[in-house]
Amino acid sequence: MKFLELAKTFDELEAISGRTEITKKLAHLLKTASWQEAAIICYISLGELRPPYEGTQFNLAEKSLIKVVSDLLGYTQEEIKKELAKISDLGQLIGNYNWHPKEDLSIIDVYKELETLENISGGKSQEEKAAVVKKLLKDLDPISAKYVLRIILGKIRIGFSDMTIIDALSWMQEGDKSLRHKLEDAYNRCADIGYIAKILKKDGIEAIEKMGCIVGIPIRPAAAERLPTAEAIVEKLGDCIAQPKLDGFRLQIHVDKTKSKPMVKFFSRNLKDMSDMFPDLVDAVLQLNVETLICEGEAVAYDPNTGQFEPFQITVKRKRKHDIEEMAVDLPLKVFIFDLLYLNGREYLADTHEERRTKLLSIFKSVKDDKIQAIDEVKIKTGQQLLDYFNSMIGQGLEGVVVKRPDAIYTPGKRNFNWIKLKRQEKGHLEDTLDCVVLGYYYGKGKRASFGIGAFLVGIYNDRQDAFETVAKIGTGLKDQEWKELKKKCDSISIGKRPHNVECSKELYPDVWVNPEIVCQIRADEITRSPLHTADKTEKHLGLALRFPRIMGYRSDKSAFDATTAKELTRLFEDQKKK
DNA sequence: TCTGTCTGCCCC
DNA sequence: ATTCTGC
DNA sequence: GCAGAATGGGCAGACAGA
Repeated sequence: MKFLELAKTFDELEAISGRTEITKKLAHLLKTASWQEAAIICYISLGELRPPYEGTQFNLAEKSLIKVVSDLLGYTQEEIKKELAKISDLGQLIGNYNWHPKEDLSIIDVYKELETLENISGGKSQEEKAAVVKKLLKDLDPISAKYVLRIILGKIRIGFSDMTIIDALSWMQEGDKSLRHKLEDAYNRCADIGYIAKILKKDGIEAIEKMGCIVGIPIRPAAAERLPTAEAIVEKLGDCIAQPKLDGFRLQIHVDKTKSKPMVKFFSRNLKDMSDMFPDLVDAVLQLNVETLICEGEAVAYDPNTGQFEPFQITVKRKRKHDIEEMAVDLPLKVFIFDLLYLNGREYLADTHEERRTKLLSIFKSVKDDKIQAIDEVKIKTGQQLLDYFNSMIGQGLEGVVVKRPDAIYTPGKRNFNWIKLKRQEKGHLEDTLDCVVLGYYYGKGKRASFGIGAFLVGIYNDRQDAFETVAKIGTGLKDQEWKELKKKCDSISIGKRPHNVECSKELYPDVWVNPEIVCQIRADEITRSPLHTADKTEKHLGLALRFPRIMGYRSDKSAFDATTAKELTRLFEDQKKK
């Protein structure tokens, strides 16, 4: 199959909004393809070359590709950037130009070329990569070039993703969605969509039905919903159980002790292989009384002197490729196991939480090493009980609690109310927001590009410096219409350059500066020390920033100088440290 | 060797 | 991570 | 409610260039 045929189909798909219509068209494409081609189509539709746990990394993205595109089209980088501000992305941009393609490349040709691109590394590699991309784009026609660029950027953004591919595979085979559940079950157990497509095309649905969990291949993780209060959660679940929510990273742990050399693998929430990053956990995992095992837990770093859990900013330093052994000494990890998915050749996905919990505890009986332990769990009957438990967890410096339905099975790949998280806000109450001042805005991508705004910069007033200092960028919380309105408002008070009384790192300079006068309510989960933001920044310490910031509304009754002050923000930060 | 910039289906 | 939107 | 697509702070890694 020619790459152009694929690109043309993508172009058609991009224009369709109806899910069923997209699915049918995709099904037709997959039917036409060979099984090798179908697998490749699955991967590149997701902006990947392989399943997530094998990884795809070009180390080349927008900034570098702007150079390639400007070079190719014979414009300056400034001219390209100017046009980029108006339209959605580089792919779209290049697709609007015209040239005569030199080659008529197949899907497999392009795939091989992308693999080549991935494998270039070392000194001068950026130059080499640029040359390879330029040649590839030149050889291709504009429509194909558009999608090749989007693949390298990691997102093709044509309104479908993995679950639509699963649907399309059903349509491809049966002409309806009757195989959806079987295919989804297989995909949830083996997160390699290209492999699913290949097996279905080669061996049929019978082979798909036989697929189960494989130790060493990640299962798509279940996720928790969020509710604002303890009461709402108990109302929703009735009698339930609660576990501490630790602020580290989620690990899916795979163990196979039946091999001559025991295997231990760790996968991230996004199914990345992190197996080499935690050599200090391997021995602890091998103490578990199992032959084969897949379980899930949360890993958190702690201070070896005090035993205190470290904040996420510290824990995340353990996600690294170099100096692993040294960091394991300075920042030891503990991992708290909260679920069991597979044990000694048997799946536990369809067992209830209670049954999985019992089985999980049984494998911890003889484990001495507290580097790995089963997470605590308490029974909850009332909202008050849950609130008390939540408060005691917050008191211990944890992120909150996760509440679970005791009779629920494990639903891989799904976010639902079987699990509900209750998290600490910056002070613990819903009404808790900061009043911040809009300092400027940024152009957006995709749909936001058509609004002319994708995010905005906010700050607070520091009376000691008589200046506005930045505390967050906001990219979520407004409706489409509200984004348009904010842009209009900003344009009416825009100014050509940074006002003298705004302190801002260069990396955060907005595309359009505005006079500091719009006051908005910002909610966040936490205040952190920031290497970039300037709020409360002094020679002695870093500034402050907001974790997970979002806008809740405006404070038109307030002037910019009446907004939250640096002093107040510092106070909130200090209070938060005290619990 | 040091520093700044860009990148990451990154982690959250 | 949070949030919004079309289906 | 699902699936998808917008967007956040901040870390280490990979290079380029001084």
